[in-house]
Amino acid sequence: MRKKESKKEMILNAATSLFAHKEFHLVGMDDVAKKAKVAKGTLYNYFKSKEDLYFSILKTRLNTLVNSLKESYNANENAWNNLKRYIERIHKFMTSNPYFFMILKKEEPILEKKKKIEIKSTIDTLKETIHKVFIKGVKERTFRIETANELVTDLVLSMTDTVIKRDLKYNDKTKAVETFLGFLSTIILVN
Amino acid sequence: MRKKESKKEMILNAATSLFAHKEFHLVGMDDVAKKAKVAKGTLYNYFKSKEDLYFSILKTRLNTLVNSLKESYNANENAWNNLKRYIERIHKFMTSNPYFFMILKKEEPILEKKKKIEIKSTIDTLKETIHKVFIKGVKERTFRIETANELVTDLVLSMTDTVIKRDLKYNDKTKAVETFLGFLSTIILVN
Amino acid sequence: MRKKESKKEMILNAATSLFAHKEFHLVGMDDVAKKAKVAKGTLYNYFKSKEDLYFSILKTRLNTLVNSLKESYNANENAWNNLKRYIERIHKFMTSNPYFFMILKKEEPILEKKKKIEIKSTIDTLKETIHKVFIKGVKERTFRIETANELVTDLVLSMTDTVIKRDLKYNDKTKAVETFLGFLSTIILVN
Amino acid sequence: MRKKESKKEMILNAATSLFAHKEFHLVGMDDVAKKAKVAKGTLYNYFKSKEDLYFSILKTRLNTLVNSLKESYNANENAWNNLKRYIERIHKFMTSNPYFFMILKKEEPILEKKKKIEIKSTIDTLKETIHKVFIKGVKERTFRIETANELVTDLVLSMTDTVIKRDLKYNDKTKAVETFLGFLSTIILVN
DNA sequence: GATGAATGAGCGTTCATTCAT
DNA sequence: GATGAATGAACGCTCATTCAT
Repeated sequence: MRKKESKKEMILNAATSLFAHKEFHLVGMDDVAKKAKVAKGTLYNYFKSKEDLYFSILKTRLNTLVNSLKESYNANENAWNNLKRYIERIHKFMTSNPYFFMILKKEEPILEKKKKIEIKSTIDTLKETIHKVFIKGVKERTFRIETANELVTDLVLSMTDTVIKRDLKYNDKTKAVETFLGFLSTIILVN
Repeated sequence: MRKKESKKEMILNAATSLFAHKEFHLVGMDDVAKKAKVAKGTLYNYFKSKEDLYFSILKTRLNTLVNSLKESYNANENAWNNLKRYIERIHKFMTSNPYFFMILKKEEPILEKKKKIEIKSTIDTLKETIHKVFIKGVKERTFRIETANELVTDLVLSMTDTVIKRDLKYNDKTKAVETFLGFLSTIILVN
Repeated sequence: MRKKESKKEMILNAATSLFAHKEFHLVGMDDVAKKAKVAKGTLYNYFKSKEDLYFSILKTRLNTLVNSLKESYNANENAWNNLKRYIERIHKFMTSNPYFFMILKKEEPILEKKKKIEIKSTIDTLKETIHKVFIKGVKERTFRIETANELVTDLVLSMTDTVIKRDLKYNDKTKAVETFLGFLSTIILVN
Repeated sequence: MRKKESKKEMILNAATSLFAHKEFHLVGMDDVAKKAKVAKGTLYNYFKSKEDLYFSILKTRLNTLVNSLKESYNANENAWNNLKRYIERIHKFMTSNPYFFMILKKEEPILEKKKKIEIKSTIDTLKETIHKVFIKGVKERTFRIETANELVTDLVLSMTDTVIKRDLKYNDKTKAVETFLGFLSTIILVN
């Protein structure tokens, strides 16, 4: 049944792969239509603007990530192992979507306010999911007490992002994340 | 005498403020000319392209930052105080140039290769400057030994960036940086 | 049914008439669009650049001319009558396309090398077509033997061009060509 | 005394050499100023526009040519030798000014009407000068009677032009003009 | 007279969006 | 729903001309 992909899915898949490798402004609707094997006008039957298309992808991808994290949670494991798995998944996600986190830091009017709020709420869920593991770790007395702070969640996300960018720059796909996890453990875990 | 700003400075100031708030593609040369109170053609007397203008700003601003850090260095102080002052200055710089660090993470060909290399070398100087303080701290035996690692320099920069973005989002100009410095001290300093 | 001209034809007709009266640099794409009653963007759906538009016209028109000559050839007639008819057609063509022969003499890089080669090959066909009549005339022993020379073909073309320019200058549409044909007969035919 | 060239002469010399190798639209006033080692504004002290500069050169150069022809005239020689020398000089002139004759055929509004009339009068002098040699040749009974016609003068000029263009195209600086003179003698001279 | 920084109308081209079929 | 030809505002950039010094 996977054969019969809906037009909408074809567009989303095409656009996702394009936006993943190029900036918003460098992806043309022509490119999307071509890659999706669909007429340009068809794009506008499903998405009311380029921005809307972009936004939908962002939302979809982030939800996928959040679900992937939630799904990987294991109550019987210790917090550090959970966190490690989270970071690995986030790392993998960021590697194939290097532009998605960038947009979130912007004050740019690329996205309408209403849409931004939707995205923001998904991000909040993402952060809460991570945050809970920190809480769990502190309760376990394996994480430092200062880490049960939203700021730390943000910092972990941005550090992960930095690690990805280094990976991409140096074509060093594996070492940095391990080094990072090592460093992270000295930061987070009680000695 | 500050009244008599050179045309080039007027353009740089106008463009800096525009690029600081909007992406490269969303800033038009018309906007720059208008803001600089200069004819469009004049822009091209000083900068050979939009990219060149952007690049010049990036370079100038980064040099300013690097010089500011170097100038604030005090050999008689301990490493942590030096680092704190660095971070404060970087924080201040990032606050008024929120987009400048973003571009550096992109793989996008907005900048020509040669220009990118120039920028990269300035960034490298910036990182070395910070890195030296970590070395100093490790020598002093006040910084953890693991911190004498380039990755840590990168992480500190990106964490600082994240803190700025939070500040901007929550209009909470002072607390985050203090909290951050507190957290940073638990990460970096030997207990 | 001539009412329903295709967009491409509308553009070609508009551009032809503009390029026929003004130099390449003095014809704007705005002018073409306006005259063709088409949006400027539409021009670029059919021609990838101004140069391409210009080139297409040149090619099309020259092919029309060459076909017109070939079609007018009559193996049963003597060479001089064939040549006269050729010159009349060339004359007519040049009258309505006074700028097209000018471009061919330029060394200017208005046209890309590859495109120039295409045009040149059409011109070569044109010259060969004329040249053959000279060969035929020499075989018939009605043309002087020296005329079976490529240079003469060129000279005849340029003389025809000169005649057109005089016609246009003096608004004397018929006499010059007749006088010219008379003179040409004394040049070409054996006495 | 040749050392102290006037500013005006410097400009004229620079512009002449530039217009000789490139089309009107492809020569910039910047280029002229640079080549003349003069500030751009200075150009406008001597010539009220780019067109005026171009026009002045055209006039000057044509006068030089006409004077050169007149000066080379020798009443004691036969017409054919005079004509040959004329053509050699015209050929040489055209070779170093390949664009100057092109402009004369145009209906282009590059030149104002008044200016065009001035140029035209110089051209008329040029043609008369040549025409007189044809008259002389006919009187001598060495030239065909039909050649004492203004059209023939025009044709000779355009043929010469064609020969230059071939020379330039094939880098065959000497043969074409000799072949041409040979052919011309069969056209013009009584058998 | 000489300068060259400043000008701004105009250029060729792009591309998100529309709409008749 | 699906199409893709048509649109036109907007873009980065050029260059003949002006004018304060």
